[in-house]
Amino acid sequence: MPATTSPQRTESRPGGRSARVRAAVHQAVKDLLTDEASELTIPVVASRAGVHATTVYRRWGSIAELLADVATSRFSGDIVVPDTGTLRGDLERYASDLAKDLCDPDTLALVRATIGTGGEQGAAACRGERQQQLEAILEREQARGRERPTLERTTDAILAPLYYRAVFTNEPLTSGWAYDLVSHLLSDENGADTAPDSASDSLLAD
Amino acid sequence: MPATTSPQRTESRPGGRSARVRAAVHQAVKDLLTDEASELTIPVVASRAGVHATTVYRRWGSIAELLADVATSRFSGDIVVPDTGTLRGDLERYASDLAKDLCDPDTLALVRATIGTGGEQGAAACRGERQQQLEAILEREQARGRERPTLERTTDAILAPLYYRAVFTNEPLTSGWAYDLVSHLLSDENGADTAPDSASDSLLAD
DNA sequence: CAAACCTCGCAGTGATCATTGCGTTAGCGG
DNA sequence: CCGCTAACGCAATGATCACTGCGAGGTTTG
Repeated sequence: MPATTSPQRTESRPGGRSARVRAAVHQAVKDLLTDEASELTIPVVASRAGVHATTVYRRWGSIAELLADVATSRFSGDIVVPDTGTLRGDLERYASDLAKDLCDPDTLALVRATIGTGGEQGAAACRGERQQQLEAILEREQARGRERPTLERTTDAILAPLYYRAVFTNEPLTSGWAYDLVSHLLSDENGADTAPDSASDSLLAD
Repeated sequence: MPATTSPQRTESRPGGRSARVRAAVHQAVKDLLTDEASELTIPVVASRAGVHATTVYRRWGSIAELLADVATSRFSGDIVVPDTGTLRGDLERYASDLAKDLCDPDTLALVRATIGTGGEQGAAACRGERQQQLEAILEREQARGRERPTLERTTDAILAPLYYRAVFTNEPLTSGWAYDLVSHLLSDENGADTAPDSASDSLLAD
């Protein structure tokens, strides 16, 4: 996968002030999401960002689009696809990084709010490029001439538990548990594989 | 889906009118959730239900609590824990029923909205009694004197993919795919188990 | 059957929200 | 350095929302 750091140049004038306003509004949304008691409405966001509400209305139009925008820029180019040389290593690194990312209460609140108000489009924004990143890892393994699980299977075994546990439960996402997910996927695919290196330690959550 | 007239004994007066108002408000929430364009605010819900907004404000207080209430009564006692005699049969039946349930766009919209506005409590309401139902299935297998996967492992292998695919993607939830989830869980636990009966047919989604 | 209590409907009120038109300011190119 | 255009701030307006006493209707209990 080539560098995903392509900047968002969809704006016709990405100059200093526009970018500053954009960043301030994004940060205000993230801040208000953590408060859990704030209303997350456009005037509140604007006031928190030190911007006029009119600007937010004109640039984004609604809370749904604003959340989708924040989620998109939050989940794009955030996790670098690792290249450790082995499929297990790549997946362990990837799952661990994703677990660490989803541990952040700010990120979690953003995901929940975006799903709730953004509907189908918001859900897609929350998925981000996870599917492509996983596919890149799997294709790299295939390029090594080895057997690889399907993308669907990998999604069910890695992505789904991470997202489910983060969004629906309040259990901590530990790196040891993430490693176990990889182990179960690989042992299922290869019949009986090598044991995991070292699991069940180094908590990521508080 | 059985009738939604499950008597809620939590009310101090489950008499005719209160129950009727409650059902009307719940149905209005479900209806408005499918519209995707409606605002889902308390006056709108009340108007849709043919009830005065005051009643909704007094009984529920906020949209979050109302959604949590609807989700709770929607996801309680809805899926009957099957008893087919084998762990595989129980899990296949359970996963298939859950997949069929999550296919409903109304249910899906309810889950998304409840997560978004209800926060941690809303997420718990969406999980419902799924964890206990799964634990019951596993304990029954243990009572048969056989090895059983842990609840955590079963949640990761069955519940998480179902919820993830339903909430975050728009791929269809087929019963064949649900059967495959069970097969992967059991073959992983037992080293090399019997092959699944017949997978990958009988679509549940459109 | 009647009294007591709970629930709902009604009208009114303050607050917040969403939207619009206009003037000003800041970035960008000649 | 100067004009041009886009983006922002400001003020005003109509609409909707959240909330509160008060009275009427229905439900339960003795």
